[in-house]
Amino acid sequence: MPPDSTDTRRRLLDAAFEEFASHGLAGARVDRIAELAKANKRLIYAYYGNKEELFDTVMVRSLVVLADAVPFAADDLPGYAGALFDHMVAHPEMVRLTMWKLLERPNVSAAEVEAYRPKVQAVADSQADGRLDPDADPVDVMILVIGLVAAWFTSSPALRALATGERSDVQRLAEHRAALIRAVAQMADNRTSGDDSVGHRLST
Amino acid sequence: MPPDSTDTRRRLLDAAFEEFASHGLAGARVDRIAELAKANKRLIYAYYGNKEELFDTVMVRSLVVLADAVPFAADDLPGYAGALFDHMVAHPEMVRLTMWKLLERPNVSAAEVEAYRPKVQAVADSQADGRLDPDADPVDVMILVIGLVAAWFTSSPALRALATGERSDVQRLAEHRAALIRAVAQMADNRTSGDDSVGHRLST
DNA sequence: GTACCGTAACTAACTAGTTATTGACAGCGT
DNA sequence: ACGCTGTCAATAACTAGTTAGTTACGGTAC
Repeated sequence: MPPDSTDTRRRLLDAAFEEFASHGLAGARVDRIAELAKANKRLIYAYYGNKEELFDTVMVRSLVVLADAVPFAADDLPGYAGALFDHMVAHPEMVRLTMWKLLERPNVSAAEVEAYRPKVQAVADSQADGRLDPDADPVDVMILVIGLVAAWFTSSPALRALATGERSDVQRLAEHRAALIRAVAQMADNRTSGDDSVGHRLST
Repeated sequence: MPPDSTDTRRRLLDAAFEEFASHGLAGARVDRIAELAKANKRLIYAYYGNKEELFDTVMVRSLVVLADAVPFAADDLPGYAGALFDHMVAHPEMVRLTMWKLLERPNVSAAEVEAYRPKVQAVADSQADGRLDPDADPVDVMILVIGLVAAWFTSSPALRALATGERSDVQRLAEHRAALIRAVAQMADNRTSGDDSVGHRLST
């Protein structure tokens, strides 16, 4: 059997994931990645080209893992929101990585667009079938739902620190999760949006 | 009168704001800041100590500007959301700066906590008066509203690229704004949340 | 069996260029 | 004489990427 490099490759990707999630693209150190992976720095360039390409590779893998772990459900956006939130809680590094990418590598890869397309289409179908509020562009629905799910992680620690009462972190998280799911339900359910009785100005 | 350095100080802050918003703390270059400010690099250290303290100073000023520009209104969360969204659209660098801070300097300053406290209290008051859905912790209400407002900016460019139809960027933005405000209204209005008829599981 | 060879996996040490930070010093108003 | 504003040039530490190898190992001719 010829020598096998797959394990070294995986170790490098794992280490890069940690390093990039912690420090971002500019802040990450190639030497630290190699050290953490217990591999030689040269191999990073042999297998992944350079630091940026390594980042892209890590990013793609992270999105694949996410897609496998949290199936999209346009018919049950609250359920989807809950599952996505749980995944984010379990993998906060993934959330950080996504934010780093948004700031440091805001390129639009065709693969990512195609990954979103069926989800947007599913939302559009649900709207057409009357299962979902049809007023908003399906893309906006997606953006807002994901924004709600991510709100906990994108919010200021200073704001989170103001939580009233004395609850454990798990209780706190569970309570936020419930509020989040309620918000998604109210937003998505077309029973609450069909009438225009909501007493707020909707523009300007 | 001794020579006045206030103008140089302001130029340095402005330049630092741009540089930090573009590249973050680790990616920012002190030389570029000095060059953009048309000031000597040494003055950064004379006036602001070092790179990190300069970042903190820029951050504080940015939050003050935001607080002055967008007054909080617990009674009219949809209106507040719209105003906050408009400010973010007008100042996307501020949004980026906030994200950088979250990733690179997630320290909780007492000043920031105190800035949030009256807002949270105002939400709690509105809940007590029955003007707002009292089910959720006021902190969660704040987190979710801000998360909704920021959703446009934190969403993946790949997802935004999928917008249906052919509209100009301003039309696109206005439509998202409307959907956002509708979402905040549905979430905040206690008329829609009092009954538990929403047909979704709310936990696990 | 074994000496040889090609190739894939891996390594140590280096280079060339940046980077934040500082030391030494000059002008100027009081 | 002194404090504030500002300049210039150094420096010590780092960093991405590279050069020039060595080691491990299966196949192959003999």
